[in-house]
Amino acid sequence: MDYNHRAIEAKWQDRWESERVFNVTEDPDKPKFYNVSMYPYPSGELHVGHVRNYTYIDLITRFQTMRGYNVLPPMGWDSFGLPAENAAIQTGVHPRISVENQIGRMKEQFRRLGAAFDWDRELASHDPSYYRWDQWLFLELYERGLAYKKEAPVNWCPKDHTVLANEQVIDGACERCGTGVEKRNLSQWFWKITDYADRLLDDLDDLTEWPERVVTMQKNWIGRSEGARFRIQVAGSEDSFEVYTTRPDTIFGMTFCVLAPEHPLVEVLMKDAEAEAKVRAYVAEAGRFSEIERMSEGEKTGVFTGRHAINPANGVEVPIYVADYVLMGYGTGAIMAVPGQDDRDWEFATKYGLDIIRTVQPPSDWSGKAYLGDGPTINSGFLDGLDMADAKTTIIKWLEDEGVGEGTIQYRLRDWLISRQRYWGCPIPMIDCAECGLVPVPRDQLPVLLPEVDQWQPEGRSPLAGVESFVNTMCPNCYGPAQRETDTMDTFVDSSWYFFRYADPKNDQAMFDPEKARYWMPVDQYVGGVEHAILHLLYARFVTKFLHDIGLSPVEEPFARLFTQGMMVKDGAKISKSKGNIVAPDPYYADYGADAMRLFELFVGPPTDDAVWNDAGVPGTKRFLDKVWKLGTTEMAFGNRPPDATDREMLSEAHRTLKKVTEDIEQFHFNTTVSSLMSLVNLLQDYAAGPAERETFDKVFRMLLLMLSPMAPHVAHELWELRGYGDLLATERWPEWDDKLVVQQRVTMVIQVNGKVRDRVEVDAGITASQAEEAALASEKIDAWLQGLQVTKVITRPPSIVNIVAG
RNA sequence: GCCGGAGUGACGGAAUUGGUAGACGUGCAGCACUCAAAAUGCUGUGUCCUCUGGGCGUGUGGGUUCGAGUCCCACCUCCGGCACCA
Repeated sequence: MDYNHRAIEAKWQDRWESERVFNVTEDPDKPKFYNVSMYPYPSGELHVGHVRNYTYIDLITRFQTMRGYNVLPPMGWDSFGLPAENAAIQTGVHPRISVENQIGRMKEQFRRLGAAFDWDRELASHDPSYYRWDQWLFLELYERGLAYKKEAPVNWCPKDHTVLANEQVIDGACERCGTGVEKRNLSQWFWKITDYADRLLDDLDDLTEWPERVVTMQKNWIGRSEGARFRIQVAGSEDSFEVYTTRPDTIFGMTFCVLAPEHPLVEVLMKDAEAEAKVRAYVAEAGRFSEIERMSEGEKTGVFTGRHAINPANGVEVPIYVADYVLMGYGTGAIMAVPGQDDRDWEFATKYGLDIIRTVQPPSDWSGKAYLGDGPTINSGFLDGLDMADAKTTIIKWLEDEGVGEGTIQYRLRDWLISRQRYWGCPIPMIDCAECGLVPVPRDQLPVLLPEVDQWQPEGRSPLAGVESFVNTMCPNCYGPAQRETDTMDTFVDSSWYFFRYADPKNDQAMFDPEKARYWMPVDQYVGGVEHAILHLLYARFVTKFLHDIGLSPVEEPFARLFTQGMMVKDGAKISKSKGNIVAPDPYYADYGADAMRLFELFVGPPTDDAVWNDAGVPGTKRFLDKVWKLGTTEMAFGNRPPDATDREMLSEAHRTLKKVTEDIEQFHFNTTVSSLMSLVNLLQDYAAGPAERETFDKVFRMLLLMLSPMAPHVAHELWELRGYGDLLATERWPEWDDKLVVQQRVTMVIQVNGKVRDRVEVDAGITASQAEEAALASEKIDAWLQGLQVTKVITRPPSIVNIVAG
């Protein structure tokens, strides 16, 4: 008989809530477990992809609670930013209203999932009591020189009408809408994450509980490279420019230099030069290209400036080119070109007929083109004969002695551009005064409230710039008239520290109490999508390090253990609102119940992998739960007899399952956890059909419910109560397995002849090697296979296998 | 191009990290119950053959080993990340 999931699920959701089972406070006597899932943006459409994520988190919460930890499972809302604003633009409803409605809807969906969250600690980033501390953080950074405003070529999305961070440009297109990104020169706020580049890189080695691939992605993103910087003199002038190279050892092979089109020296060099018109045209052309076109590796183009540079190593004069394959944003925006040892320089030199000098001896079978490998240095004066490493250290020392350059480390990471020309975000707490310049808003005037407006559509400048009551203010310094900064902050600012706020969500005196953070931090388990491997996780690490440096955070790394789950896929695409292939959980809650839904999400495949949504899945796991229900509620005729070997085997099976389930949960192998329980139930069903013994059945069923509790909590609770095992399953202790029972007494041993399975026999688990061999040779089937053969060797691995080698 | 990860039945996926390949589930087929269907239960389900038995089988080709899905070498395909970063 099927159980009434609607009534049961509602009943237990009420009880967990009214008895505040998952609301926690700091308890120094209990070990803590801080369990956080990446807070969602309130789209209003919780779908089966989200449900997968929150089922995992909920399973951990319930499991660790049963293991005796003081578990904090908070939940909040990433409610500022483009997704929420774009949704609001579509519907015409104010973002605040729509976001708050959607939060209500999603909370209800979480409730119906049976998700255990400590709702007392709920937070939302659009709440002034939250974003006030974004502003406070901004001021702390500003005062330490880590927030600065500067005019820079920035990524501009023409569709979303906003600037994007480097991290938000994917293949030259806007991360959100896919529109090609343009370059614009704008005055913008940056956070100086590059000051932390070395620490962000080095500390990755300590994150042993992070997926290796996320660590690798962050390493690549930070992109540390070692090389040298040195100054190059322009021939016949006082001007000079600096270049960066990872191959200073090839300096004698420099046959030309290249400046990026945006390099400030270009303007100086071409003044009154013969080539001025040509160079000017080229620079203008390069500026018109979008990021996509600029980055696509087409044929290289460039133009000779008519000027020459002097190689500091040997005084040779080489031509200076302007070419857009050199990027202003990396290194110094200028390079020494060594076509003999660099593919790009080779291509350029070949096209424009420039000299090529090899400074590293290629192998004899080298077919041509640039040689990037190691080898003895040639054509290089005092470096000749040295290998690459020695040549590098020698030339760097020489550059330093001569005072023209130095060994240096270069990062690919750029400073974090946080300004956004959008309405729905946290206002930047700065004031521009004609007399005093940029003045921070005094802390006692925080928060700078986001004004309520009717026009929030983006139009190229921040919508706030049109709100006079907001813009016009008084300078806190000289009390003269002044204007507020009208850009808002990147949403990733909000999400870079919210996990600290959960520890102390209502504090109106400070961002959070360091003592509370000391208890809860670091996050013991962080769960989210791999799409945040770079953006969010890097920013959160940066901000945590900063908060540590100013004495607020007890830790330098926020997330001790990270789990990145795969996406839920349907019709070949990630399930998402923008793809229009949303599968909502509600019909499944209604028809099969949250427990069946949860179980399918766990069972669908390895949590790290993408999983394909399958409509037949939830009915399947419901079938399993009905089986458990039937087993737990049907009156059975127990045999009136003492326990025997069959009962021992049943109990032994349960303990083996317990061991496997416990270990699988710890390792996030949830799919096999579910299949183990299914196997146990199948066996228990067979057992119950035979002359079952009451006490054994009860022991096993109790264990089954305890194990099922974190996965399908509602039905497990109901059966727990019905069978009179106790009151509230959620706070019961996770059982311990008995090692004596885990061991099997009788096992099947495989007998092979020349590596092929020829027979199987039942043997005692404690069998010795010689007994195993004896048993194998005693088999009639084996005897038949050995007819006419000479046994040369017998390999025994008791009690699992015996392999007889014969020829 | 560079750096990761993965290729196992009709499908999702298991396999003490070198020891029974295909657990568990879905689907499919047959049987039972039913007037019938659904639901439920039972049985079967990698492939081929001369079928109480046996051959072959984990992307391809080689290798190591008593024994390879698992280790080594070469290759193919797919997915993810980075990429004119000097």
